[in-house]
Amino acid sequence: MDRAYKEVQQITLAVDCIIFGFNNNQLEVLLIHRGFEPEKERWSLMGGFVGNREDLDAAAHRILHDLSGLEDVYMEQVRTFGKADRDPYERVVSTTYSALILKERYKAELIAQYRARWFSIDDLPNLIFDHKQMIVSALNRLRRRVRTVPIVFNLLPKKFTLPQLQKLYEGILGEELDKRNFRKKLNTMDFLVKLDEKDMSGSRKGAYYYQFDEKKYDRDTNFNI
Amino acid sequence: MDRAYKEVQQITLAVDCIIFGFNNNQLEVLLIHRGFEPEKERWSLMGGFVGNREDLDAAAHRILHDLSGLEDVYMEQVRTFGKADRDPYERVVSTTYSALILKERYKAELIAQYRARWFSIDDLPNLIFDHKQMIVSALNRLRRRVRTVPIVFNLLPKKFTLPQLQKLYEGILGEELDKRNFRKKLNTMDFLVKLDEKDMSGSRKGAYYYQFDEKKYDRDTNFNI
DNA sequence: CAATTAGGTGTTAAGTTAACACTTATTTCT
DNA sequence: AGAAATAAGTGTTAACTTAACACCTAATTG
Repeated sequence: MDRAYKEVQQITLAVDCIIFGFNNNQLEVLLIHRGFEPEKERWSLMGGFVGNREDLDAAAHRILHDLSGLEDVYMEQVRTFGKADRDPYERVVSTTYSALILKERYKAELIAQYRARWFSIDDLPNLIFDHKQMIVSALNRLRRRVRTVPIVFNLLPKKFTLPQLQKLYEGILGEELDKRNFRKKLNTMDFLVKLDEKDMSGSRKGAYYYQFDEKKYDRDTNFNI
Repeated sequence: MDRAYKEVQQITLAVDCIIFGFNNNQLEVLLIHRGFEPEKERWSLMGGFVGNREDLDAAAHRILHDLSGLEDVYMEQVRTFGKADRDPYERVVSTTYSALILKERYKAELIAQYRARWFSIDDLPNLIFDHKQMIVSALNRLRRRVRTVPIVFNLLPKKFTLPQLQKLYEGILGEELDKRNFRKKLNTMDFLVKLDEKDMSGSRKGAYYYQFDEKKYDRDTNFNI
């Protein structure tokens, strides 16, 4: 590799993924259990190193794919953690990415392989390094973003019900919402399409399925919860 | 340097600073003219490389200090640019920081030394690499932040007038604000303290000076413009 | 057929934002 | 000395948004 800035020190660059999922009406993150040293028996985010010729975003997608089997996942960069001593074993600067996935799509066999587990965001285990802070900053970002950008639909199946959607918002925001006000607001958004079909699993009455119509959204990108 | 993750490739890590200032009732950024190859005669952000044992935030402050003479400057990390080919001369990943400085404190001799110049944000010159995008993302972040956090006072002298403050907000947000509504809102914020003294330079009548009282703000951190 | 359960539906008061025009203090000009 | 000029300073109202609140409905179970 030829180098233009020859005298400059180089640094190990990592990506850590905060993988959010919605399960049991709760917002959860997927963590992996370290069965190896260093920091054996503790939990960590899914992470990996950035290749020298690899786009940073591409590294995030590669790492998520290797560890989850998922492609085409919605991801956003959150921020970069660069304290010199954040990893006590070596200087590593890490850029975090937040990923929104559908739990059902996550390959179960990988859970076993990586000793992964879903944790509710308000019941996190002991995490290595600054991974707790990383989750907190990703969650804060998510809380801001879901109010103005329709990204929550990445956490739901194509067809979902309004009670589901409300529970999801409540899980993300960490507060209860008024059912009537919530539905009133969503009703003004034309890109939320009501289907003729009902989900009968959650109640006797059944709840109508809805779908997010991306094309309709692109025509009128107003979104505000 | 001992390395725990031995097989991993390392990457040159840089910091680029988007230095905002408020001059002539306009929001401006400070750029440096490259009098050397590569990319001679083009403009760029102030940047530098991150040392192997240096905190990322510390690197940003060091670079700003070296090039501006300023310490204790308000800075925030914006985001990390990591396209493999963003710098055509070598793979460099760059984390951007946005700095809010008071133009009067910037040492004039450094302007000459680095061939630096202030540019209005809506009249930027041709910039190297992805520096234009960096400015855009820093500006977008600034526009969001100034509405909920009292950071604009870093761009003004200790004593400032309300007409000045309004012009500053208008410069940042890129839109005109209603004078009466603006002042009504600020009047509800107790941490903005009116002094008995007037600035007579801008008008015949003179405008009262105000000060931002950090202690009062800390007691009641409501802020919303 | 009564009881149970979660889904679904509107109205009003309170608060916030947006729109708008005149008076005042001081300097400069004649 | 007084008139003209200039930017600073000041309140009210309508429009809109948000928050609070309770009952009926559809389907299943016993």
